[in-house]
Amino acid sequence: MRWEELDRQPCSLARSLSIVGDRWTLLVLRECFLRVRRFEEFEQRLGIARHVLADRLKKLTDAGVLEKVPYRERPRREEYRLTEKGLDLYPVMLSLLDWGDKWMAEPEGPPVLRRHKACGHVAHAVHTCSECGEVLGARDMTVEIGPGAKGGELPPAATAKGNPSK
Amino acid sequence: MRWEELDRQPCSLARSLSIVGDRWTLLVLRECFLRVRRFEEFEQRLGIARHVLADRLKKLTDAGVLEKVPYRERPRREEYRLTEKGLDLYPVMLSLLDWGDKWMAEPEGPPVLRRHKACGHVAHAVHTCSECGEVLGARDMTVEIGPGAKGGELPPAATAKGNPSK
DNA sequence: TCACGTCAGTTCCGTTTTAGAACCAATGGA
DNA sequence: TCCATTGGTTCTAAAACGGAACTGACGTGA
Repeated sequence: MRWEELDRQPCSLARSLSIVGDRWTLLVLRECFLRVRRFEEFEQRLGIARHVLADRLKKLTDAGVLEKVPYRERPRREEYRLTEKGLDLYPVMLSLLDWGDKWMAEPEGPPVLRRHKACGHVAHAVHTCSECGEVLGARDMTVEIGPGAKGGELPPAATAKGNPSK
Repeated sequence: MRWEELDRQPCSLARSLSIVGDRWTLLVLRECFLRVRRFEEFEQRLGIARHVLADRLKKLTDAGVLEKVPYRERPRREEYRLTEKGLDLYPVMLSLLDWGDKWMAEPEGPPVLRRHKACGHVAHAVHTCSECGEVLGARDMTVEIGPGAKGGELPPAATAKGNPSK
């Protein structure tokens, strides 16, 4: 499979990865969530090659994840800001952060703690069902064909074994 | 920054990405969650080059995300299964899936629906605070230095503006 | 006015990574 | 013996990446 075909696959994971599934994009977005907005600042903080950065920012802008907002005229300068679509990637960042905290940290603990403003506790994210509120684990959901399936069918492995809970 | 340095950065996101942050790994893991376990099956379903697949499976096994389990002796054959560490990536998959459903789907809707076994509803994941249970949005948490920080400090952008809520 | 600095890129070149295809090795079966 | 199955490895060419230099529009200070 070629990389350019990914955004046309009938799979939301593949389509998401067509935007954030490369080496640098999520690190660029991490900086965005930390309120970094300017080209130079991305470059200095990430140590990314400039043309790769230019390419990622353009792709993210084209995809509607970032938008260019002018912050000075003469000379015209623009900064990159998260759109609503971009802000919506927060759960993805949070999931990766929590997984890294749990499985990739030093013995002493994670390098950065996140504190929930509302309740004041150091916290991580728990995934719950949007309908009943229960915690969602790895085998708590089944898959079925959706309206955008385009005459496709579910991958055999998803159905062959009845997708049993583990 | 070189790619091999990523797993030593004092950032859980960077460390997570050192494992799942490339073009193919999350697609391989998608298949794992769909109970695909054999080399040939991964190859056929993904259309991935065989040596790239071999490389990714080895890296995931070395990282403890997958394990090789023998399923036949003479000739010895092994299949790849998710470990606990691997199963713990489910929230990451779910976040990407939900984001793709919301922002990348066709007008008709997403290609695949997920139904919560326990309550029977088609559902998506909601991120909630592990301590107080409230829903977590993009600007609901502050960051602070953690025990594994190694004398580092928070990135300036995270503190410079007091990390205000938006 | 003229050198210098800032910001946001673009261009060039050499190294890595990837895609696609062919090849290899252990074993079992006809 | 020849073929099929499974799980890879090796080869070549194309694409992506890292690092450094260059460009261009403008401001500043001497």
